Order: sequence, then C-alpha cells, then structure tokens
Amino acid sequence: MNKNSKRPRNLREDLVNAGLKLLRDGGASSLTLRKCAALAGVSHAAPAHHFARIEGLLTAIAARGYEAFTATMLDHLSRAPDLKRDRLFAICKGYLEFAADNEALYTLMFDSSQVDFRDPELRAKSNASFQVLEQCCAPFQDLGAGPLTLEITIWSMLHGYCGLTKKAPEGGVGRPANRVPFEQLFDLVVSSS
Amino acid sequence: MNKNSKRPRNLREDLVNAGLKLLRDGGASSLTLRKCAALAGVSHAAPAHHFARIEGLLTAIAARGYEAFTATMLDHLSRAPDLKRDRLFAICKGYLEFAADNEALYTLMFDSSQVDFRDPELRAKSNASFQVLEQCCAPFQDLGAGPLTLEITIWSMLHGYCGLTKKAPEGGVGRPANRVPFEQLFDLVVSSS
DNA sequence: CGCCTCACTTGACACTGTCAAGTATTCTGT
DNA sequence: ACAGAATACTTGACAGTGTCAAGTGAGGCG
Repeated sequence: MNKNSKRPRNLREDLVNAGLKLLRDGGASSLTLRKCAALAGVSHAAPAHHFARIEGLLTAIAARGYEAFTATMLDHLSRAPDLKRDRLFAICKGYLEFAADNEALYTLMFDSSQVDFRDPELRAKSNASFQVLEQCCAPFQDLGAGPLTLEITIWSMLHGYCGLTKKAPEGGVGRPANRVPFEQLFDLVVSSS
Repeated sequence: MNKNSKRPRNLREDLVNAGLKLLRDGGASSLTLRKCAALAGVSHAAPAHHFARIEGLLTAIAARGYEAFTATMLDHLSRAPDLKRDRLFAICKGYLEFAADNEALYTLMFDSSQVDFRDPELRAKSNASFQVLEQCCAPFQDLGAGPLTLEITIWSMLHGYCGLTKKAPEGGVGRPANRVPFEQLFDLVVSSS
C-alpha cells in the first residue's frame, strides 16, 4: 500500500526536471514557477520550500545543464583521434551540438541576470565544463601568449558563434555567421596543426 | 497658448527614450511596457497604438541601440592611426566599450527571443554595425580563408568575450575571461601586423 | 453643423512571483 | 505510547505584468 502512496518523493529534483522539459518544449517563455509546480503535481507555492526565489530554481536548472554540457563534450572527446588538434576540435563540436540542441537551456546557462553564479553547485559544475576545454588546450602551450589566452579565445569564439547563429523563432533571418562553418574560425586560430 | 498644450508629441520616440532610460537605470528587469508608458506620461495601454506587442517596442529600442553602437565604433575608428591593424583594433575597442557601458541594452540587442530580427529598420541598423566591421576587415583578405571568415571570427570573439566577462549583479564572481585582456585574443588571430 | 477618424483612457482579464496563514503528516524526546 | 514540534505542503491573497474591448474627446472635413 505504501508502494505508491507516500514514497519520499524528491520534489526538488522533480521541479528541475519539469523546468528542463518546459524549456525544451516551449522555450524560455514557457518556463514558469507555477508551470513547474503544476507539472510536478504540486501547488503553486510548493517550490518556495526548496528554492529561495525563482532564481534558485533557474540556478539549479542551469547547474544540471552544465552537467549535460560537460558530458556532451566528453562524449565527443572520447571518440576523437588522439591528436591535439582533433581533440580540441572534438570538444568544440560537442559544444556547438549542445548549444544547438538545447538552445533555451544554453542561453539560460550563461544569463547572469537570471542565474546566480555565486551558487557553489553551479560554480563547481560550470568550472568542470571549462576544465574540459582547458585540458584540451594545454598541449598548445607553444602557441605563445599566456596559458589562459587560447582557452579564452576558443571559449569566446564558441560562445559568440552560438549567439550569432542562434535562429530566430520562425522565418529565421539568414544571419551572416550562418554562412561560415565554425571549422574555419577554428583553423584561423589553431593553424599550427 | 498652444506652445505647451498640444504640440504634436511624438509618443513613439518618447516611449523608446523611456525604455532606454529604464534599461540604463535598472537593467532588463525594470524595462516594462507600463513603466515606459508612465515615464512618457501616458496611460498603460497607449503604447499599443504605436507598437504591435511589447516585442515591437523592444525591437525599436534595439534599433536605436544599434545606431549608438555604430556611432561608438566609428568614433573610435576616426581617432585611430591609419594602419589596418590599428583600425580593426579600434573598432574592437569601441565594441567592447559600448557593451560595457550599455550592458542591458547590448544584451537586448542580441536577444532574438525578445526582439524581432525580421523588422526592416532593425535589420538595416544592425547591418550597418556589421558593415563597420566588414570595412575594417577587408584589408586583411590575404589571411587566407574566405572573405567572411575573419569578420565572423572577430565578431564571434567580441560577442563571446562580452558574454563571458559580463559581471554578475553584485559580488561578481571573478570569471576566468576577466584575467585575459581582449588584445591577446585579437593578436592570436590578427598576428600578421 | 454633423460626422468621422485618430490618439488616447478606462476597465477588465488571465497570468506571473511572492508572502502569510493554515493543515496534515512525520519525527523526536521522554 | 503520547505530547509537541518540525516538515512539507495547500490555500488564499496581493501587486505587478501584457493584452484586449469599449469608451471618450478633440481636430479635420464634407
């Protein structure tokens, strides 16, 4: 009888999952505290007992996003040839794939006006994502410039490229960046194969 | 008597100005249709007669943003030495200055979920901004790669760098990108002085 | 003068996040 | 075993949001 009635449900997790689903299905504008609560089967004020404000929920959702983000990059990395150029490019492909497949989530993950980057969990998980990049940039230290320079350059290029190629809701305008594949930008920077 | 009573007020313009002020003073979350109307001294439903939805107002605000954006880059360009490297770097500095000084507006200008990039006015004015960049990249055609590649690379790097260095609301976290000045990324790409 | 159009106001609606108070269940100490 | 407290949620309210329908009033035009 207690099999289904009062299992110690983890509402916090359920709310994050609901948020991810809403984000996936209807974009940023569909993600609402009340809709998350409804989707998790609780009343509209229930989330307040697990998250400080809506910022708290969004921060938890973003943290989960960074987990999947890291996983996607590592997945591409694991299938890349063991050459430093291929390895770095593989995580770039993973980065772009994640951003394209999870547009609203990706946007949220970098939106410091909606998400609290002081949160320790979010910090840890976003740092983990960055470290994947770092680890693939390390073999290029000979490129001159400081050690962080290549990381930040690649990271900026990726982040900027995603922002510029993001498609409009519908009837998307052909933005100029869509006409240049990322590999060309990549080769401009990492030309020492 | 008609000096002050019924001058043909341009409410459309006033609403855009009100929006820019709200954005400047209180960030994205303070920009509200009703607050714009109040600041312009009209009732809350008046904007509907000048803009289709709130998206229309935001699009008009973004268009004005692109005007100032172009102006800032051209201003920096006009004071740069007549060397192709200095000219390109000057508009980069203009770009970064504008993004830092108008953080909320800059974010809005690239947010395709809030702004309608099919709007002809917005398109014209954002294209004008892009053309400033294009014109300064043209002298580098010898860098190999397609003609658009350098433009998109610089544009992506700038856009991404701004996104990564954007400071949190308060108690900002020292993000890694803040430790590398943009000029180092620039030199990594434009190394043929 | 009568009418019409335009620019705006008034009022309503559904929806949002947040808060205060109530309720039921579970846990704890003795 | 049982009183009391803590936990996890519900209910109800509030101010604020964007949008829509209907009303108002002034200026222009026949």
